[in-house]
Amino acid sequence: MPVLEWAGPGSPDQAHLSRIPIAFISTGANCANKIIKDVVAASGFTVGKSPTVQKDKLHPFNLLLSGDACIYVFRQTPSASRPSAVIKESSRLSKQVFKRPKTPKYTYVKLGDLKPKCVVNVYGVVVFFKQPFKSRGTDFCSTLKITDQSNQNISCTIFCEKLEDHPKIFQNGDIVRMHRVKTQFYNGSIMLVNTHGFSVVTFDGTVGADVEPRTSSRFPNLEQEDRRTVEQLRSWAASEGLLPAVPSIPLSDAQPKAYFNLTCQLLAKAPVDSTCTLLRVWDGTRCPWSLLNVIVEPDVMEGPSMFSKEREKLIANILVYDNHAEFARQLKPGDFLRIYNLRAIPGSKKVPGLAGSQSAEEDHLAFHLHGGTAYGRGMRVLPESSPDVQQLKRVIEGFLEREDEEIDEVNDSELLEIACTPPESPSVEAAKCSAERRCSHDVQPETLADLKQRDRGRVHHVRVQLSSYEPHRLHQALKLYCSKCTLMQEIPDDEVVASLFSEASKGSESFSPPAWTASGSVEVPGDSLASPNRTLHVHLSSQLVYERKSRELMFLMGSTLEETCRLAAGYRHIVPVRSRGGGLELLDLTAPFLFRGRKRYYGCKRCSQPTLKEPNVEGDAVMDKKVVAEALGVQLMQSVLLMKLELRDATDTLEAFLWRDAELFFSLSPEDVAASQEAQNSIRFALESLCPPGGSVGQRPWLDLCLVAYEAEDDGGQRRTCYQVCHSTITRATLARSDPDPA
DNA sequence: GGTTAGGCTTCG
Repeated sequence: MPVLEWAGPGSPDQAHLSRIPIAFISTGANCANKIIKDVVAASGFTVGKSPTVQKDKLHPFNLLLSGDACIYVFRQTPSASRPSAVIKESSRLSKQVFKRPKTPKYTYVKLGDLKPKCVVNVYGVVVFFKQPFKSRGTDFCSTLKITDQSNQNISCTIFCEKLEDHPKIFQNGDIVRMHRVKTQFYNGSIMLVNTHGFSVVTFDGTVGADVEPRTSSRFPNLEQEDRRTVEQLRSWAASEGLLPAVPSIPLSDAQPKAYFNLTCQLLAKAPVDSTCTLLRVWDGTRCPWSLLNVIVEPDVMEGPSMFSKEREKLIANILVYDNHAEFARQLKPGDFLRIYNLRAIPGSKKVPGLAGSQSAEEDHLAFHLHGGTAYGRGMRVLPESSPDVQQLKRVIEGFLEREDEEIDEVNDSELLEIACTPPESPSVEAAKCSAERRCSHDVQPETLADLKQRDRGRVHHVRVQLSSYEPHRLHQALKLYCSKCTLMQEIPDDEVVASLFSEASKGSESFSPPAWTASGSVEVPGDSLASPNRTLHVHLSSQLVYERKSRELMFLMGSTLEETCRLAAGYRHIVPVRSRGGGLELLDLTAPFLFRGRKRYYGCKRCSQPTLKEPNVEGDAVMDKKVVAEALGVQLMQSVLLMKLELRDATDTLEAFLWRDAELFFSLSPEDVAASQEAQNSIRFALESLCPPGGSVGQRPWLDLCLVAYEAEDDGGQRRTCYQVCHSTITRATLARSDPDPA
């Protein structure tokens, strides 16, 4: 029975809860003696009719424990208004409340000893599995087969409505621990199906690996005994050769006609038709076969619609069909994936969707994830913590570093004004990029000379080349913009932000957290053996904890910038706070006030009036950056891209800004650009295509642009006409090139 | 109170 200690005076509506009896039906659940004097809140319980109401005349309802339930203890301490006392009390209490019984709660039946029609707990090594798939009923269904030292292979079928309640199996050899499965006979052998109160925990099957539970339960019950069992199963499985030598095959080893598992990162995706989705993935290795070329409209592509030439050589286009296309909808670029039973098809002739008429070259390899779940066909997102993802990231980072060096070399040579046009400049290839208008203005194109002489309107259409752009370093083009007061400022660099964090964590004044928060702590793993784990103070919204959404929002104290970024992977929204004047407050607004994944959000110093209020997420309202900003009195600043383009045609040159429609122009949001190296590379690549360094004028593509003219004051206070590129977007003839030149 | 699936490639 998980019990979370709760400090602080706030409490949810207790009126009816306090009178409903709680039935502890979980084995060994025995904490009633510890909480009897406190007010408790229960979550994750099922409300059921009391079968004994006629006899005992007590409350007509019971709370029944099912699966991952929590009891929250509200310690009504008289010193609650005195902050330092609360903290002391809570640390003493947490030791007390988290204490577990010494004897193991669960007994496990060996797979050779299963009897029909029993509810049991079992351990097993996975020898076959399917990722959860939608059944014809209400649930997702997982199919797996497990074995143990008794050498019985037992099929298991798990039905759960929620994906997170299913076993998190990454590969054969993984070890599962299942509680409350029932045995039944099917086709002459015994099998297992989940039943009420079912829970499952999965472990890596590698001998010597950490015994890290994979589970959606926040408090998996893990005893020393469990570790022993896992380790015994691991070494037994190793001796039986049950763990595959490699979890998956890299793209460099993909063989025509073969089915294989692939561990990769999703870079971009696009729907192709109603039954097919394109996934653009890479794993840092290069497939020796030329890869299938798939053409998709840039505006349906989620993620960058183009990559550098070097990167394109490593990207595989995977077509996923039917049920997998449906699953692919929830994937996001950047996700790490394992794709099971992927098929490499040689010489595929036809490509669906837009490219239906395009015939692929003979020696191409196409990757297909066919419909259905035969042979475990499917895919899943792997967590960043998984060793296979860590390995993948090392390979990918190696490539990105080399790519960065190459791009820097190009830029440096340009800075030195070395005019060189090598006979095989990569820019010739890249010149497939162009730009076109997406506006509906009824305006005839005009020359730049005409436009300057006869400035007759606000909107102009021009056909021009890009002769230069500023700034060349993309991070200098990224700004923060306040739409309320139109303040535009630089994004502070990490050193500045890091020093604000370290400043804020100095000294620990006593303080009382707001009444609506629940206080606790979070452990931040150290990034090496030398830096140990650190425990940091956090404050959560009681309401969210009560609704079991505690990962939605966290107010974090005393962290470094780096720790905050690391924690941001596990929490939806992190707001760094500091203690000051007896209370909590936000950090200086030069620092991001909110971390969300890899994204950071800043507040306008002029327009914000920071306070610490509870975000309002009642009912179905979804917590997002706006809700958080509003609660904190912060005027959210937008990320924007601001560039100055020099345009030319045969008649004249013209300076134009790219700002308001920069997102449309690059098909990338500035917010994504700020958070993603890939998006930055994609923009860099696009600009170099439009304006090749060292390239001649003749190589530069012609761009159809829409320009909007407006009056603005320059630095000297003079009013003058400015131009902005609007309603225009970069296009590219082919997105995924096929490479006829295998390495 | 209780369905669904019950491995076993391949349309694209």
